[in-house]
Amino acid sequence: MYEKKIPLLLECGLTMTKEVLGGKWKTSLIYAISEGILRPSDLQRAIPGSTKRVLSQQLKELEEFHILNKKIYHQLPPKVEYTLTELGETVLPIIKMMNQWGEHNRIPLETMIKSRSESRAV
Amino acid sequence: MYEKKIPLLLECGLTMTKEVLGGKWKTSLIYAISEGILRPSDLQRAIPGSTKRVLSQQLKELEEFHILNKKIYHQLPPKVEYTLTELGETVLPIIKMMNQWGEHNRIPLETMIKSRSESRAV
DNA sequence: CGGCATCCGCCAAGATACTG
DNA sequence: CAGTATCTTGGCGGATGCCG
Repeated sequence: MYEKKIPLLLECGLTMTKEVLGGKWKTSLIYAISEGILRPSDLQRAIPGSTKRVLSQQLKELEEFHILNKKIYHQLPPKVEYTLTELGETVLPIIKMMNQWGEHNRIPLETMIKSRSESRAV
Repeated sequence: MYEKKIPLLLECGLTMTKEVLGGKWKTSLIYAISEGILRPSDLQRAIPGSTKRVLSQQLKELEEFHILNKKIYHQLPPKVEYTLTELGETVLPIIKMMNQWGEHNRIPLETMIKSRSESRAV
């Protein structure tokens, strides 16, 4: 057994996870769906600042990653519901942790983010 | 107390965390530093595909968020070491989870990512 | 309502080169 | 070795409109 001097190649797992959760609203979508908001239109309402197109697109991507199931009700008006797959359930802990961490450090973080954007504004 | 009908406003925590871990290499940087790779040049070697400029910039941002401490040795050639702050230690669990999740699901994910990029190539 | 096509602006990140 | 300035680029996401 050699001692790894530098390589580490930590990339693998981290990079793939970021690939899956990378989009702007992906984590919010997963979280919202886990909370029972299943329909695209409701999701858009629940995620202020998001647009239909991007949400739709990211839902599609999450479906391709088998994070989400898509159930189509063939009726008029059409109705669609997304639910977490088993794989999707396994990412939830990560997202909840991210949310908790953000909540928990809200005050200091807000201040830092604010001062950063101000200094950039100059 | 009103029942929230739709809002949820889950944004807060999640959004801030993504703000902090958002850059392309931020999570890798934090992870590598937690593993004892502290110097910029070593970090760049440890993270294949990264460039000096972006790494440097993201280290700076993480420092501004008080995720990292920067220690400068005034000598020639110059030497700099980054270490995790207490706040930085608290994000580590998230990153480790992301890494583990990615590792654990490597096989299926790789296949999906591959097929996705192929279909896009058309 | 849900999905997709199109067009476009912007910004994060690549490439390169220079200072201390 | 570490950091920054400059220029360029690619692709993500915003806006809008149409169709089933």
